[in-house]
Amino acid sequence: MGRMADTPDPRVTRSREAILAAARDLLREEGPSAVTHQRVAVRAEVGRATVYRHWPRPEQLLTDAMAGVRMPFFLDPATPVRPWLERQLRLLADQLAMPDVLAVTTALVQGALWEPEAAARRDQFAATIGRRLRAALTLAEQAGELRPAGDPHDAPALLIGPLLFRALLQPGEVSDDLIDRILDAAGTWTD
Amino acid sequence: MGRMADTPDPRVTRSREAILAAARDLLREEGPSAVTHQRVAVRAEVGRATVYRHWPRPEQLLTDAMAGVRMPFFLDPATPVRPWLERQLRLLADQLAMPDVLAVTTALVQGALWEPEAAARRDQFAATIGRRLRAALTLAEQAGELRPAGDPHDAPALLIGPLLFRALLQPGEVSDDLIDRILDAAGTWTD
DNA sequence: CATCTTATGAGACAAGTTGACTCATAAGCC
DNA sequence: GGCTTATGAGTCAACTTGTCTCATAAGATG
Repeated sequence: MGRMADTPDPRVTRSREAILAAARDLLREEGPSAVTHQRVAVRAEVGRATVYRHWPRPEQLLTDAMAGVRMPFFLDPATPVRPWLERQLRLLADQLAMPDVLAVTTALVQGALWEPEAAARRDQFAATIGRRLRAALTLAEQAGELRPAGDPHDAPALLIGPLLFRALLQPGEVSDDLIDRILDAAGTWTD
Repeated sequence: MGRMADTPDPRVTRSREAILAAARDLLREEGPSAVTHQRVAVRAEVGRATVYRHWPRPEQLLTDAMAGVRMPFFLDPATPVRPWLERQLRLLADQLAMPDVLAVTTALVQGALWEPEAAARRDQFAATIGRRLRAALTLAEQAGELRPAGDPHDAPALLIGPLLFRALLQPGEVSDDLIDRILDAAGTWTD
């Protein structure tokens, strides 16, 4: 019989990675509509049939390509929380200015409007970010740093929303002052 | 000779309006990629050649269809400014939840990443909104209602950003409390 | 009403894309 | 060295795109 199931064929992994890399490049450079079997195959220097073999449906390919762009936001909160949050928001602003993150974000938001699976991934993404953010704010509260204002459910919109606006509608430098004002919206910092 | 130049052929206007309406419907229901000559022609019950005649380039058709969705935000500020702004933000939140406004917004944001003309329209839209918003805040300041905080250039991001987040990433009810907290980020309201 | 102008719809057409298939080859495993 | 199988090249039908032609009829002009 053939190979063991747990040692993947190196030809397969080679093809898959080349295809995913090509799909990511095309998404970043020309948007979701450029991620077709044809163009990915040419870009990855791989037979068109090979792309069809691994990803029969184009959406799957796009989804997997998007999943390859990591977005590690608001992980591992540390005290004092406010400077940590400042760094995180700065990181988020910088990341949101990068072409690949921007491409994934808009593709996700766009797709979510018409494809239920994309909407599910968007919701999960928002939920994850929201969870982490609330964890950080809870930590700040427990450390006596912050007296939170209003519904914690609104925290992601208040803290991330302005940076989203700057990334999507008004590209440009995000000043330290803006980040300060964003943080002030989280509640009263007793410091 | 033929007709006067200033009285447009009713056949032309009829075709154009049917085509634009069909393009808007398709954009709202299935996204920008559905706005093709073929599909628009079928939907508008018009010959395919007619669509090509009026809009040789597909982007132009999409652009004109998007322009048909009005987005009259932050017009005609009134004192007292804070309640007026509350109403405006509520209106904006409601509008951003509507499928056609959402479709136009994401299409604009998406397109701006790869098409310079779309980027130009996005910048102009952001500039218009920003101008109106700053005018309202200036009015509030002159009326002694508000002591603005920080750079006025950041006001759109702080006030609109959270609602954009709620529209694009975290759909759901926007509470009055959230709108209050957003407005508090504009500065100190002396009232 | 008669006549001219011209926008329209139907259709033809080449070029390109999509998705599914076959098959010889060679890469990788034993 | 021999076996398995992923790959690339290619074929094929169905469809889409962009361009064109032409008969028709809607609308303007007298």
